[in-house]
Amino acid sequence: MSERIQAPRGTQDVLGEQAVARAELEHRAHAVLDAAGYARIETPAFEATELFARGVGESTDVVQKQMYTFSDAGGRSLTLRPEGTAPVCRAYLQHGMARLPQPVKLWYLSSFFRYERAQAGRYRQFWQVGAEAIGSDDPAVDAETILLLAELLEELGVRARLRLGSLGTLDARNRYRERLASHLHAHAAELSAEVRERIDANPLRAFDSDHAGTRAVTARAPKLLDALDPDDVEHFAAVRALLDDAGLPYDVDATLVRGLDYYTRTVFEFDSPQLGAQSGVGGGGRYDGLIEALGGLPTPGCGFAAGAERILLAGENVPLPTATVDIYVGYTNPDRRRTAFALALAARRAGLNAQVELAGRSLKGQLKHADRIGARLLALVEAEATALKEMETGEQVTLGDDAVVAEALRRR
RNA sequence: GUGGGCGUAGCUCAGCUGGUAGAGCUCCGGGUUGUGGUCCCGGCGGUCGGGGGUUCGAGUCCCCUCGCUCACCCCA
Repeated sequence: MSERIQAPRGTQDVLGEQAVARAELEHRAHAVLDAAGYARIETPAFEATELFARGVGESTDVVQKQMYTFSDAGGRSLTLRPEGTAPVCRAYLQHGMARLPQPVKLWYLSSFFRYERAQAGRYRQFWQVGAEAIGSDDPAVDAETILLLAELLEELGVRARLRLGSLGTLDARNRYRERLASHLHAHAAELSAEVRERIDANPLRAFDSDHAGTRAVTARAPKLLDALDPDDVEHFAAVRALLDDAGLPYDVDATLVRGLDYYTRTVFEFDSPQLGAQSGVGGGGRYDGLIEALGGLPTPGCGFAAGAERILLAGENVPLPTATVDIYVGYTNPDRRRTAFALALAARRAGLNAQVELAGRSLKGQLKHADRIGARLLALVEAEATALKEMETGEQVTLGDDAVVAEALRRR
């Protein structure tokens, strides 16, 4: 048993009901995002390692210890994408999308990879549905991306709480960081080891800690929301006003910190209590410095990403489409197989969902199988003619082989 | 990387204080030489995660190891 090869840790086969649920998720994401004018984009599963090192941030856990990085035969350092925003921004630059009407609105449903221990709702290969609007710093962009994610979650039966914050511009944040760092240094002894080591590299992460001592220190720390520049305050107020108008409730959370370095101004996260330890279903924010960090002209951007597995875990009461089998074609004698096979092909060409006996089953076995898969009609090819049977009622008629498809269509 | 729980047929599991493998479900066949959903019978299917040790004998005890899972860290 142990010699049998299994899917790698943290990965999974998607089949059966799970596959149907995912197809439904993609279907609804399409509907919601197409309606707002977002265009689908697919980027490569791997990118130059440099893209994530520069885009996501050297001090982040994602870059420091969670990347699947390898060298290809040409000696290039490549990395399986751990997130979607940096690749989309790379594509924006590479294809000169600055020349298109701004903002450029893109969405994706793709798999991502992070090397970490799997647990409920967290995997090494996971799927995210995400959207990015690049090229405008208008607060309407922030509000729209938040509302689109809210609508998508609603569509998929996820009840989630929205937390909202603002990190300010890079300048304001940098000034605040120094004040926060000195506060943390002053109480270093009470902090957890991880937070203490990162006081200078990324002090804001202290707000994310569950460590009791750390929480006590951060509770007394200066708040970033109180340190924003007037422009940022105004921007944040405009975003909130649009959300208020739309009737979307939220909690302003001064300590909301996201794990990636590129965020500026608006940040948000949707949490679901149905998820267990990993309560975040999705989130996002504004990243006005990212395009520039990747070598482009200063260009604002804003987007969200939500975990597909977490949505499916937290979602409820979403009706899933059931597969229908209009007709099952069997036969009473193996020498009728060719006729049965041709009949099934003809039925499909006529637009019916048709299946044909593929396993050489006994007659009883075929009836049983047709019943199990939920076939509405059974065509039984006999020596001289074909019997067409309504599975539910048992009603049966005998027809010439070439009349079966027409009769099946009539009864659909 | 750290800690807890768990690893017996494809799936869900039973196997008491060690005696040398079972059930249900699924799948296939049969039950008046050609008609399903219930029922009955039968069949396919297991190196008891792997290795080592103790023992006359281990799925049951000990050690190591691998895997799954939940949680920490962190994140979607």
